[in-house]
Parts: sequence; structure tokens; C-alpha cells
Amino acid sequence: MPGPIQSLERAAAILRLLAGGERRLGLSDVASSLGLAKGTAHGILRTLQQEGFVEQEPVSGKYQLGAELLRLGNSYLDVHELRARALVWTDDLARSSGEAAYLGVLHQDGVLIVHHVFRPDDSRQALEVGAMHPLHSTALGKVLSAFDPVAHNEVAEHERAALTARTVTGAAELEAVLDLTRARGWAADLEETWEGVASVAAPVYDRRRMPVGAVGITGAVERVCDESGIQARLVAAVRDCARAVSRDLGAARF
Amino acid sequence: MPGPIQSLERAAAILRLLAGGERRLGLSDVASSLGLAKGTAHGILRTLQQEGFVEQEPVSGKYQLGAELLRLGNSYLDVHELRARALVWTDDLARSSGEAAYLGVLHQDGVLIVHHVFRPDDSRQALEVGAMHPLHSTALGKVLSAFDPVAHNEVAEHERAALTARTVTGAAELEAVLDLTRARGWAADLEETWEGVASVAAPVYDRRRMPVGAVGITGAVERVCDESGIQARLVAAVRDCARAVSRDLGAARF
DNA sequence: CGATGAAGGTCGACATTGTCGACCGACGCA
DNA sequence: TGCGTCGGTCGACAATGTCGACCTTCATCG
Repeated sequence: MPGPIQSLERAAAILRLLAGGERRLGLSDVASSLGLAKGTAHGILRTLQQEGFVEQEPVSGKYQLGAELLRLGNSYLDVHELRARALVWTDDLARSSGEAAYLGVLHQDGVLIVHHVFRPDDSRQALEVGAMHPLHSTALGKVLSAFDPVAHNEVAEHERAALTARTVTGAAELEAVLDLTRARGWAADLEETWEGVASVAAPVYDRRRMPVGAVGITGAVERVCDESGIQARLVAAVRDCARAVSRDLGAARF
Repeated sequence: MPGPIQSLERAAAILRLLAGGERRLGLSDVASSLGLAKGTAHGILRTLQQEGFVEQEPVSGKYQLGAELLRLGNSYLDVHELRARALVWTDDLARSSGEAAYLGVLHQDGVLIVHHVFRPDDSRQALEVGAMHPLHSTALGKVLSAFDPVAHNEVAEHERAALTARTVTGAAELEAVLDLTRARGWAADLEETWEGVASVAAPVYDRRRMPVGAVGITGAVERVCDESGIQARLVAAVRDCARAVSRDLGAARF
């Protein structure tokens, strides 16, 4: 396999640096963070700016991400087949469950949210499309970790942060949770990611019966749970939705 | 000014090609569309794939945009100061007007939607963050064209498509509309972009009193208009919101 | 069923291209 | 007024990306 293109790798590293770090970075910050000569970093930044991938504050000269990324990210959603198929079903899921519905796919070491339907009753909710959620503590993440071998590797190799007192961080305990998930075909998150918030999710399969994503709902624990855990009707609604999307994608009947 | 980096320009062109064109493109399509040797195109695509900016369908080998773009686009929103300041005000605007509220900025030859609050009452609305709207026919676009010289150049130089029977396409007529917009400080779109849909928008200024974006509302023409055009209370609500955001950004009092 | 063409991908020689580090002017601070 | 740091430029050098021929695979078609 021939080598990758150096300047592109560096440009990608710069974009990630700008995305992850502080709000705005100066040229020298970028250069020293990545171990590049200032001239080199400047050339890359200048080109990225010209293409709209980064913007420069005219006063201070600091750099930040550019609008073209938002446009391209939106185009990604348009092309995404899983998302297109799931649109109508997740809408129904949110309506019937009364909670916010999510569609996520594996991306790097997390769950990338590619669709989000707001909870029907309420307003003032932040949109989370494009956000990343952890693999080891969310219902979506556990489903992917349980059914997708690549996700399983990721969750096994990465540090698992204790986000709340209930987060499962031990390798053996997590493995047991994933076994349970595989056995029953769905996963739950009972205040393991955010205090007071619970979620349920189930896997979506493509035409070759490979897991390609997960759908789920998230809501306040007192609405979503009863004395025995997640309410059975919500689990059923989520699983029905996952099956419906899978069928839309061409997976064989269950 | 030293030259831009060739491989980066080409990579950006490939991403735009994938974003704009058909759903998926093969290696040869990409190479011939951009006039590149197959080997060259392959090297760039391989690197972009490695970085997550494009994905390759394992069967068929065709390429499409990758998930990393969505993640970075989302990070762009996090960093965007105008958007951060506008979040709460546009929320209020949607609530008080009962219509969907939008925040847009100039990007290339269009309006890039960076925030969108759903209409409060109804569900089943498509999210439009990341979408591009035309400059010459939408209220947001007219506001930007009227107050931002760069946007004015763009709208003057580009072809203005007739999206509906009411779209203003002539240069002189558009200029008159923009003059009116400048004079009264807001713009309207009465079924000039979509049949049955009207919108109002007003400009947002930064601390140096430079126009940096526009806020507006959009809704069915029978709800938004009365016999004299856009309802006065809606115009007032939009202008109040724009002033509030501008004040938040540090613009002097009006 | 073998020929054919077009697909994605690889390879190695070449010289274009991006990189490096010294340098420049501007700004802010003491 | 001088120092330190900032963003940005310049030119030499060779590392780097590019090109076009070539390989394998697959679907098509005579």
C-alpha cells in the first residue's frame, strides 16, 4: 500500500485540533501543537481558509473551523442511506414513546448521532446531530459494542471514563453487560451517562445482516422507567423501530 | 503570496464533488471529472478515507462523504459565536411568533443556515441546519445582500433562478428591493422561494457594526401575512430579536 | 465460453511541490 | 525604547506527490 499524502494528513490533524481544542488557535499554537514549522502550518491554513474549511478572525489573526465543513457535513446526511430510511420510523418512535429518538452509527471510538427527533411535547431541546456519545455507557453505544466487532474492539481498547456513579467501567462487568445485550437484543443505560437520564436502544442491520447502527430513545429516568427498569412498552417500541428500519434496508425477516 | 497547496485544493474539490453530485462516485468518475490521473485521485481518496472524510462502499468500491465531516461541522457550530449568542433569542422568537426561526450567515453565494428552531406547535419538520438558501429570493438572503457588500457582489454576479412565479430575477428590480430593505431595516419573502411560504428577516451586527448574519422566521403565507403583507407584529418580533442578538455581540445601542 | 472493456488499484521514475528555518514588520508590554 | 511574541514571507533543497503504464477482477457480450 503506497503512503498516504502527508499534507492531507496534516491538514486533517489541524482541523481536528481546531475542532477539539479551544475556541480559536493562533498560527504558532497550531504549528507547535503538531510539531510543524510555522511556514508549513501557515501554508496549510491558508489553503484551508481559501477553501472555506477554516476561517480567520481578521483582528487577532486566530483561526477557527469554517462554514464549508457544516455544509459538507449536511451533505453527508443527505447521502446517508441508513438515515434516510430511518427518518420516518424514528419519527413514529418518538411519537409513540413520547421521548426523544436517536439514530447513531459507530465512528472512531464513539457513537456519532446522525438523526435526532425531539421529544414531542416539549421544546427547548438542543439538537445533537453530529455529536459523539461514548460507547461504553450509552444504550446506543452498548448495542454497537455488542453487535459490531469493530465497535467491540474500540470499547475494549479505550479508557472507559466513569461519567456517573453508575457507569460500568470494569472490562469484565462490561463484557457481561454486552453478553446480556446480545442475548436479549437490546441495551439500556440507567443513569450511566447522565444523572437522571435513561435510554434504551436496539441494533439496525443491513441487507447482509451486518449491524450498521442503532436506534434508541432517551428521557428522564422517572418517565422511562418503572420499578423493574425500563418500561416494557418502550423496549418493545424501540425494538419494533429497529426491526422496521432493518427491513427497509433489505435485511431478511426476523 | 505563496501558492496554495495543490493536493489540498484537489482534496477539497473531491469533497465538493462528492457533496454536490450524485450519491456515490467511482474512482474513475472522480478522476475524469477533475482531470486527474487515476493514481493521483486514488492517493487523495485513500488518505481522505483514512482520515474519515470519505467512506468507501466495500462492494462496488464507490466513494461517498464520511462521518468525520459531520462531526467537524458540528464542532463548527459549537465554536460559532454568533450562533451561541443567538440560541436563546431565536428560541424566544420562535415561541413568541409561533413560527420556525432561522439564523443564517453568508457562505459563498448563498445563505448557510447555522441555527433553526422548529415551529413550536407542530412536529414533523426537517432540520435545516447546514443547508444553503438562495441570496436573491429569501428574506435572510435579501437582508445579507442589502447590508453586506460581499453578499451584494455575490448576488449581483450570480444567475438568479426563478424559483416561483413571484421570484425577482431582474437586476434593477432586485436593486430596488435591496434599497427598500436598507431603508426600512428588514426584508420579506412572499412566496418568492417556495409556493405558499413567506418569511421575514433582519440583520445582526457585531461590535464594529458590521453585518455578520440575519435572523428570520418562515411560515405558511396564510399564517404569516395579513391583507397588507407580513403582519406588523411579526416584523417587530424579528427586528427585536435581531437587535437583541446584536447587542449580545457587543454592537452599540440602536 | 472466451474475448472484451471498464472497473479499482498498484508501481516506480521523475520533477514538481511542499517543507523547513531564517528572516521581516507589527503589535503589546514594561 | 527595547524586548518578546505574534502572523506572515522568502528562497533553497529534497522529500513529496504526481503521472501514466500496468495488473487483477468482474460483468458484459458476441
